[in-house]
Amino acid sequence: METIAYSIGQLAKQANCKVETVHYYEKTGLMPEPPRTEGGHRLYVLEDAKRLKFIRRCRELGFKIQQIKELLKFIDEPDHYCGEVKAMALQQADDVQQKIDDLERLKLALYEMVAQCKGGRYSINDCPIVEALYVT
Amino acid sequence: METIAYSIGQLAKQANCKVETVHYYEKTGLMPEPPRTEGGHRLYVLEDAKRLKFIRRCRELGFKIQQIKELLKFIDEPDHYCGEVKAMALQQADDVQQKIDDLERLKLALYEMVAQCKGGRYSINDCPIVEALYVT
DNA sequence: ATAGAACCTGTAGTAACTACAGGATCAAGG
DNA sequence: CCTTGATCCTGTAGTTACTACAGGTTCTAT
Repeated sequence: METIAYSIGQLAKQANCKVETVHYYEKTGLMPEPPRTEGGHRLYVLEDAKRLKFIRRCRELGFKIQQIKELLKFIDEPDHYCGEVKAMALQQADDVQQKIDDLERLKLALYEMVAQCKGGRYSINDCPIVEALYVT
Repeated sequence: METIAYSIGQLAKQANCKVETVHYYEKTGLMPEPPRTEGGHRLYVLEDAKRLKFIRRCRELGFKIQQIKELLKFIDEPDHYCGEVKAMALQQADDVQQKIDDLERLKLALYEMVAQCKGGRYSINDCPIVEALYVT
């Protein structure tokens, strides 16, 4: 039975990213160096498409390249366990929660400033927002 | 009456940033090119300290350098009005809200995956997290 | 006078791509 | 078979907002 080959463009389209991104993932070791055609074009297989999509999904979930490398190591090497993956996902979730908390505080500060401000054609000198930030 | 002069180091310390950051702000036009000593060291005044702190506070609030440039224009030029500042702050608050919403979705996805996962010493092949992400 | 802190300029590195430039190869239609 | 346009190749530079040197000069305090 034959294995179906994909061009880098097809791979990228499937994973919803640019060809250059795949190049980049290859350079940084996330994606393998695939075999080439006579002319030097990269030839991928279905497994590579899976891998690229995995990388992209993880990126969407906010994982950094380094973390994804670790996750891929779990997948590539057989001697790892589910618990390790779970721990990383939990850590990631906590990081996200932290970011949310920070942004909530930020939002509050902004809305408070906005609420203080009458807006309109008052001079900048009387603007409470400027006053709140532009001080000694 | 004499004007008190500050070194770049004193300025940076006041604004809780690095000397190099002030250099960077000068290069990018956020901070002015101040007069120098005979030997070439920068000499700042209180107004500059205010400006630097303003920039840093805005950065903490998530404003981008470009946005801060616009805000500083409001301060530097007299023919602007409070309403413009308010509008930018509101826009910023909305952007923050958007980011929060995105992160909340992200968090949910992560926690859902984690909840599915028994963890522990089960093989990676049965890990629901990997299964959720590493698919065709 | 001198030691050591602080300052100077300029370059390169960070993260995760994106955007070319300039050229080669591939697939489809005539 | 040949051509044309799409796709691909490598390599370099740009993006954001800094940070980290290197190698040298100046300032400040004793």
